[in-house]
Amino acid sequence: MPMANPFDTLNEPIAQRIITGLAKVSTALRSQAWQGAEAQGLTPTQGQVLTLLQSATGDGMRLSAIAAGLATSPATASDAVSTLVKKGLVTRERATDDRRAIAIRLTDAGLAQAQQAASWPDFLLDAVDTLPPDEQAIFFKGLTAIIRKLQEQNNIPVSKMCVTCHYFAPYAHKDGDRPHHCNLVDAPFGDRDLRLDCPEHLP
Amino acid sequence: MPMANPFDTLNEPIAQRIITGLAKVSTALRSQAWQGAEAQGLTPTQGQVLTLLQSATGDGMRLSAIAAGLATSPATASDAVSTLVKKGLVTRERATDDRRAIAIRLTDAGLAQAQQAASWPDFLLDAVDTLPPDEQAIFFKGLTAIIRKLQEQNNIPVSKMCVTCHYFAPYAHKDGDRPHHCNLVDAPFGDRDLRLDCPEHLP
DNA sequence: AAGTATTATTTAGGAGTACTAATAATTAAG
DNA sequence: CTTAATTATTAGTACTCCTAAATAATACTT
Repeated sequence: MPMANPFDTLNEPIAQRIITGLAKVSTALRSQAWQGAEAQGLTPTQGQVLTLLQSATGDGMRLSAIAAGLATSPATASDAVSTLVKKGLVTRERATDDRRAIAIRLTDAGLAQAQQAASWPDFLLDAVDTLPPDEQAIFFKGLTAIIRKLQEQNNIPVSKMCVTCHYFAPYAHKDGDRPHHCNLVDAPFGDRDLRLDCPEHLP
Repeated sequence: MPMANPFDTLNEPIAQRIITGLAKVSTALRSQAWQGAEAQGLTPTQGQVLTLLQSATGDGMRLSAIAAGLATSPATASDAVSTLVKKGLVTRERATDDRRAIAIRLTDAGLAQAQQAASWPDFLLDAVDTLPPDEQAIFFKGLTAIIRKLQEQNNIPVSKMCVTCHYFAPYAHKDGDRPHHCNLVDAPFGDRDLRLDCPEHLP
């Protein structure tokens, strides 16, 4: 029997410390978003709206979809869109198919700002790249599992992840490296290839 | 040579997808903080201040320390403290040693609220516990490395981590499981025992 | 010791976030 | 075809967040 580890009793459980760590990263993301935002004459929220609109189709995006993506109330999202319209970065038109709804689209100026805003979190790149590739892969796999669970618990807006996709066949192959299969592109792939935001996603 | 992996070209680099994932977790943390906060008649920022004060000594905490912990400007921190004073959760007194400074302390009511606020992120526990222990350990190790790098880059307030501690002797032992040594408690420990907030920390 | 920095905090001013609740306009359902 | 549900906006309130300027106390310099 191994010697008792004094840290087992001294320390919080590892899950608790992981949460502390994630909260710290979250603080960093928020404060860096402010820095990027102010440089562009925006706010973090406005930047998030623009980023979200980047992945919208030509039909534009509903207000409710934006509110869900931001995890805020529709009222807050509506405010942010109003500000962006005033700034000329976004247009707001009645939707053709449902005339209660609106279609929100990026203008050309908005697209340019959106591309910049999407790179606000890139300050994390250097930090993430301090991890060796195999640890990155495990880290990403863990992150994917956490996000999936959060979606199940309704703590986070649902996103277009492989693991919830119609085309996703988990562990369809014996290959340890690429056990999963995507029936859309008809190819095997591994945990490190999982997507969190696939445009082709079908629930 | 292995067959080309179509996902290598289709997908963003894994570091980029890790960042996307961390941003999603951050969104969840923010929105859950609102839920917890409103239930207590607070805001997320106020809750963060209370949480921070929990770990302060009897001397209380400086405003500048709170601002640093929140990664906001002193003005914002001062606002939040004022609100908390009005709510009777916090006291603000002149510091005895430096009379420019103030000593901010929790009241009894404040301590009770602080304990609740500290558990706002606990909705993540179930999600983190979906990972097997060994993956949690690697995940935590990666998180620690990322946070350390962010502190070096000044993207995040410095915290009392083992890896920056005077008492920390990394890889002092041959034991693969517990290679590090803490000279304060004079005991070997491993990556899974690393702390992000040690009260005994000495830079 | 006096005068000039520097540091710690507060206030003022302004834009924006965030909530709930109430309202208007459509669409869906019985 | 009328009631119910959905989509978005507005009103009202509290607070966040910034910069810049003001106040006060300590530290450094000559």
